[in-house]
Amino acid sequence: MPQPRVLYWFRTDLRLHDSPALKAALDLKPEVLYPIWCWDSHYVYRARVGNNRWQFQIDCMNDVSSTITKLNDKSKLFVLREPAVTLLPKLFKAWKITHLVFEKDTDAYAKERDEQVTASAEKAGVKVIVGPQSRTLWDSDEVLKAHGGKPTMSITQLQAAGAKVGAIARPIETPKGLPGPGDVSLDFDQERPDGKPDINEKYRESDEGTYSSGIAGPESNYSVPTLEELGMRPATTPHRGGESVILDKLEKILADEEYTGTFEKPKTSPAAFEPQSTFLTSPYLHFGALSARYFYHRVEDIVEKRRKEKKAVSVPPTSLTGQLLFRDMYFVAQAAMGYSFGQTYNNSHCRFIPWHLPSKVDLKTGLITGEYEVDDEAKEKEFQRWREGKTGFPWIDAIMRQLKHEGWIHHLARHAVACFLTRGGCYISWERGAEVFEEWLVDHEAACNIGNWQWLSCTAFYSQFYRCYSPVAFGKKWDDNGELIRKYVPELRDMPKKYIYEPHKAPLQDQKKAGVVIKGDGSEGEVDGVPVYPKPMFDFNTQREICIQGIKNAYRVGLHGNDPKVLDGSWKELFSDDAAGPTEGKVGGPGGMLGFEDAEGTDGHHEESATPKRSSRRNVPKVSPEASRKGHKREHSQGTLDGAFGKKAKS
DNA sequence: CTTACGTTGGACTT
DNA sequence: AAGTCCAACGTAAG
Repeated sequence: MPQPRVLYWFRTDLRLHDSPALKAALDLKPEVLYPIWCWDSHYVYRARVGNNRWQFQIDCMNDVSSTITKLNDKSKLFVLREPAVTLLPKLFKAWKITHLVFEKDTDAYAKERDEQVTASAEKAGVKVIVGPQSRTLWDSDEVLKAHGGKPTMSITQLQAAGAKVGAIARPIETPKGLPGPGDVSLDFDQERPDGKPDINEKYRESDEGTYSSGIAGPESNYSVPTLEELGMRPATTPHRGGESVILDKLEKILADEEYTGTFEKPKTSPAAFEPQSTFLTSPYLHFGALSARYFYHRVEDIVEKRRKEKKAVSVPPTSLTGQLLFRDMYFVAQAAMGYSFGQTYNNSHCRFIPWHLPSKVDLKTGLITGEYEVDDEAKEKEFQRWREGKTGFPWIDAIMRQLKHEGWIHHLARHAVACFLTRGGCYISWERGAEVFEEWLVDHEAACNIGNWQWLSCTAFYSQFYRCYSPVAFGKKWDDNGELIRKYVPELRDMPKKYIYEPHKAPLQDQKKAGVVIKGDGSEGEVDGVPVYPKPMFDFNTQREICIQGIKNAYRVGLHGNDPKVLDGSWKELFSDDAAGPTEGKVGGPGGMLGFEDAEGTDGHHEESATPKRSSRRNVPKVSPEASRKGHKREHSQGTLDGAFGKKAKS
């Protein structure tokens, strides 16, 4: 019997340590092993991938490639510039492959791709071995099954379902050697995929870069691509990818047993930089440069040791391992819902809220198209100002600029800007924000990004919409002097501490002294050589009240993304004119113009305050009898829960 | 039915 | 630093 000729297909497992799929390949005792990475048309055309994340991935690929070469000097990571779906059937033949091995992936698009590839392999007589999913702690499909086929919507649900599945797998050994590849010449031409829809078109400088260098790259040696080759601008992120990078860093983290054992996420500062308050393991987890299970067990071993020594330890959900549990929770939810998890439309677990800038939907497929409806030009402008870090709220702008430039922001900083865009500020669809994060984050993980945006917008996972992040108070709590702002919004670098979070309140004299003018809407860079920083794009307290009333109303109406009324558009009938989407000037509820009048009233710079005074109309929806009854019932149980949402006592 | 709790709010008082 | 209130969500356990 001939020895196996194995194609090992690297995807989101760019590492050699703790890789059960790679072990499965090596267990075949192959005659040759081709470690490959190939283009993915979906990844290139239908997922937003900015230059920083590409660079991080390229780093990871280069690192894996050099590790492979260390284990076998004739081998490396062979990168082929054609999507797997068309490439692999031809490759099986050209390289006389007997086995295709890859790690399981539960991302919606990956499932689709892998089904196609598996079918074509079986047709070609190639045996497919799908290695255990190791991007997560448990196999997401198994947890889903243990949870009755329903998405895990809280961390306790995930823990309970995970416990039923069993213990989290211990890490396995790193291979000490690898078989070499055979002949790597090819006798077929490159096929370019149908590039539509290409939602990245506007982000690339040259559209041709992705495929123009031919199937084996510019030097015909299957090299790892460069950004230049991809037609992209150089990366600006200081964060560097690679398995060896993170394994070194991990040892430094773990060496501090007290830090590791007592880590509590809510106590880490979103404003810290150089160094950050957390260790940025997320991008390595995404690309598979770091195994989630390896990380988990290394941490858990330290926690166990400290327990035995009767030293303080932190526990989920705030501990380090708790952070990994949240990842699993989102993966299971995604595995349950597939594509619909990533959108409001047809999503059974996503509340329907009549956000501004809603996604356009392809009614044939039921999927969002990547485009959106501009229901209000003013809201589109707010969205663009949020995206570019020109909202006039320095805390928000600093975070958004850090995100754009470096591709990573602290988890709580993500909370701040996500709340601001959706339920606590602009009332713009969470799907718009998720797309920006998808493009810019180096650690973008579809399941986690989608889940967290739903969480922050109170459309799923979380519902306490009255707990709202202030763009001023929340930043001050962590960074009283505004160091993060001074770093990422340099035009405010010399603003006195007193005004750093609200520079529009600084008297002209102080602005002059600080070398900045506070005016306009962010369209001007400088005036007479003096940098300009914009005024706030709206009065936050007014806007906050509009959002809370709008969401309260939407909750009362009680639709989800898969409700027939959402699917056919008749949801509009359930929202009266002013409830359909609170626009500027409309304030619902008994609160009236809460907070509009500035209590301080001392600054003299309010003449252009974004929100004009208008008469407030009640935000009364047309409510179905059922929803009305439900709302009524709730009122009876009020008034007895003083302190119900006070902070949990911590030891 | 009631009560407790939920990854990480804000403003104010003591 | 800790406690209280604000206005009040869904879910699960009792």
